[in-house]
Amino acid sequence: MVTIFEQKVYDLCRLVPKGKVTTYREISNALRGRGQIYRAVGNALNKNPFAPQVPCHRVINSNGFVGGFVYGTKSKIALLKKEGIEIKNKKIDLKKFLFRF
DNA sequence: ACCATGACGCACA
DNA sequence: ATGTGCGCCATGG
Repeated sequence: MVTIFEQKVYDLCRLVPKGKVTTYREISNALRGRGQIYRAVGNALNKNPFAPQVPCHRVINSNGFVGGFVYGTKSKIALLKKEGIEIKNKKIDLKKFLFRF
């Protein structure tokens, strides 16, 4: 089941350009303008009915850690690296690759 | 309608 | 700076 909320989340994920990443915090912030729904955001992505279709791998934690991934954190990191994102010790430089809406 | 869970974030010690 | 605990929203059973 795809709720409006999830749809919004997926849409935002799609907006993230290649080579950039976003955080749950940013998404939640861009979504409602507040920031307290990152839990729900993570949930929506976790369900991810569009798996590889939606570039949900570009969504990371606000602290810069990749976080989790259905196909495994490794795959997520690999994908991000493919996009030209530098990853250090499972972490990403938000300062450089963080995309803001 | 209620309880429990989750790919998180932040405050506090 | 590091570690622990609590809280938030939405969804599923």
